[in-house]
Amino acid sequence: MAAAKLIKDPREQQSVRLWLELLRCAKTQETRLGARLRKHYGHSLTRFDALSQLYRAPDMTLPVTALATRLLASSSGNITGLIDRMEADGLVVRSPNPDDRRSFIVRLSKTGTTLFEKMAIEHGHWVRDGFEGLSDSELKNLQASLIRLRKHLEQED
Amino acid sequence: MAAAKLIKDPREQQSVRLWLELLRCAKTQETRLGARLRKHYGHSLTRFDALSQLYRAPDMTLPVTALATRLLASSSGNITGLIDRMEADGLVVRSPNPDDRRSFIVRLSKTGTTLFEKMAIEHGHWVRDGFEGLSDSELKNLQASLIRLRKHLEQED
DNA sequence: TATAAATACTTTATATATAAGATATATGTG
DNA sequence: CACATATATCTTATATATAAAGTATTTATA
Repeated sequence: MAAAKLIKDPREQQSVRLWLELLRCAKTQETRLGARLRKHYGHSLTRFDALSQLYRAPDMTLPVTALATRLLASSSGNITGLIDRMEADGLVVRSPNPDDRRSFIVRLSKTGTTLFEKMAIEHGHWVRDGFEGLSDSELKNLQASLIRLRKHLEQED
Repeated sequence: MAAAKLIKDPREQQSVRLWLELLRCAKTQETRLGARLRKHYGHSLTRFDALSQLYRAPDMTLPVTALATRLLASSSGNITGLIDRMEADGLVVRSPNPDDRRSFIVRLSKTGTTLFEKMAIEHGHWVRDGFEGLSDSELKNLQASLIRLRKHLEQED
């Protein structure tokens, strides 16, 4: 016999169902994009995320902490190791910050920049394909709801 | 000087913005729920997910492979280790499948069941709180769009 | 200036994710 | 039955996530 429902309140049930749906969408898309990046370029979504944050930063440089807090696809866990490996692959360069001797600055290398530009264009196609089932206006409505959701989530805690 | 936009097509730009928003929402909520589960119960979201999948399964049992494919919060990476640690903590029991000697069946223990029931109720409150900013009808619209999105994503590849 | 507190990064340990391959068993076909 | 192939799980290696503690430096304040 299956277990009885633990949650009685309809609003709460609806919220949980929505959350699971949101999570499923995000995971599916993440897996899909991650697999393609790995297959086509041999790099993880985490690295693509890091390259992306650096690319849009002024002078393509960020202090380690700033990079860590901006990472989306990944979390900032073991940022040191991530940068170590990316540096070993020639994607980024780490140098001391002359203004603050506690701090290190990470810069996108020429190699990293060229690689990211190629990856980003194809990544854009893949993302667009993923949303193909939705109309332009549905995309906008969806985004508007998600923005409100995120703002509420962020103002919590 | 900041880099020029790599993506020109408006639909594609919109898609990428939406995807980043979706990812941000999912990550924020995941981090929030994971931190609370860890703080209140000392278990990860991955474990909660596994307990949840087992709880809703017939007889609260699943073959290892079936459990692995149903995991949402996590992926099936190192499912063996996950089950090992949960078994060591007394949450689940692993026993051979009499119908197939290649197969092992994972069952929620009494301890695991009791724990999950407590966790699930509180988890429901937390999830509901996260969506507090949205109206009932907005919840429904959002879910409808996400279901269509997921179906499109899943039918791809 | 002296010192407490905060900050930036690293280190360590453990948990989890991903991929490749090993082993045992099951299944389908001849 | 013999064999090829598929399946279920485990093992190993590496990448990434999370948490706690350590070191060097900066900042705030007495």
